[in-house]
Amino acid sequence: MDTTRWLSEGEQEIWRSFVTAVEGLTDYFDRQLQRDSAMPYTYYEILVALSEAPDRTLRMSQLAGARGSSRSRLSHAVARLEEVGWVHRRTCHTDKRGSFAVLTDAGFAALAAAAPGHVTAVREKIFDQLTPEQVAQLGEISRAILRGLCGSGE
Amino acid sequence: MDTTRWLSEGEQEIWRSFVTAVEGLTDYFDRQLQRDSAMPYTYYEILVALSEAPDRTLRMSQLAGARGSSRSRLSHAVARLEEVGWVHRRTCHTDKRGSFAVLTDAGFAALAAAAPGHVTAVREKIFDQLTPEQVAQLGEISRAILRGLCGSGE
DNA sequence: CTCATTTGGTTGAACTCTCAACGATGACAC
DNA sequence: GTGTCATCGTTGAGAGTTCAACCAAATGAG
Repeated sequence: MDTTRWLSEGEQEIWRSFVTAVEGLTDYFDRQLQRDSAMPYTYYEILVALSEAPDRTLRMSQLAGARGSSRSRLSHAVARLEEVGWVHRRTCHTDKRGSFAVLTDAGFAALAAAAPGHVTAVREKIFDQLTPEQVAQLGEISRAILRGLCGSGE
Repeated sequence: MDTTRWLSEGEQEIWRSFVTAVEGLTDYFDRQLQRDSAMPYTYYEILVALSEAPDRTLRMSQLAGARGSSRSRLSHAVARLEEVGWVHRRTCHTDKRGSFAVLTDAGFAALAAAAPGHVTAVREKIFDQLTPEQVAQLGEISRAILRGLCGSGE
């Protein structure tokens, strides 16, 4: 028997709007960064996380955990960022399994160059489109969803 | 000179919450579908679009356009779906450049099998987490963002 | 009719992500 | 110390996306 709680017409429409908006936004931001700064959004996030860390340095696991990224993904990404010279690895001496990712000066410069364009895109496509009340609502909604995600699955 | 309109503390926090929530949601839905129904979310969307079309048939370009997907992506995706037997191509006789994508019975069955799990995930992770007012707000916010995306870039 | 342009769709290479398997180190019990 | 187990991170293969290049059919101008 079917116990699925299907979506109502109205819920479906809201859901479709939400999905389309999110896909449009991520596409837009990803293309903007790739075009203007030759980096995908996920790499931008890694650089940001490192830039905010003490000594611009983080353990791989902290970097992965902080961004909800898998270890594997991060390992590949850092390998790539190391090739480009934006990050380099340093081994951890207190725990020889671990390694650190360190943001290089070139990496910091690349991030500084990319930030204005990205922030402008975010402001134009999100904050400029919403009333102050809607911005606050979006914050509340996001936090509520995050609570739901942390709780059970994921 | 720097004319970038940077984000305030509060805006940054809202923005980070939103990004984290969206990444968490898409990860969750994608994994759920992949695990339980062996298809990524984007393929699910293609099957849904076809299932709602007359004769379960759409031109490739309509399918791409309707879902904001690139022609190339769709072409690869349909090739994959054809391998699995969920979709097949039919050439268009009035315009010999074009081709149709048709949802097969197997494809419809796969979609029917996948839908309950996906809808349940959506309900649990979104609608169950929000008050009715927040759901309505999310709809308004999504529509506002969509207007902003269609207008200028993208 | 002919040639240039546009449109519909495909292809291949490069890139990123995921998953499962692995090597290596640390932690802990006995 | 030794064996077991958990943790840190890497690796390789498979899959999906993107971009640029491409072919073929339609369109439109002269």
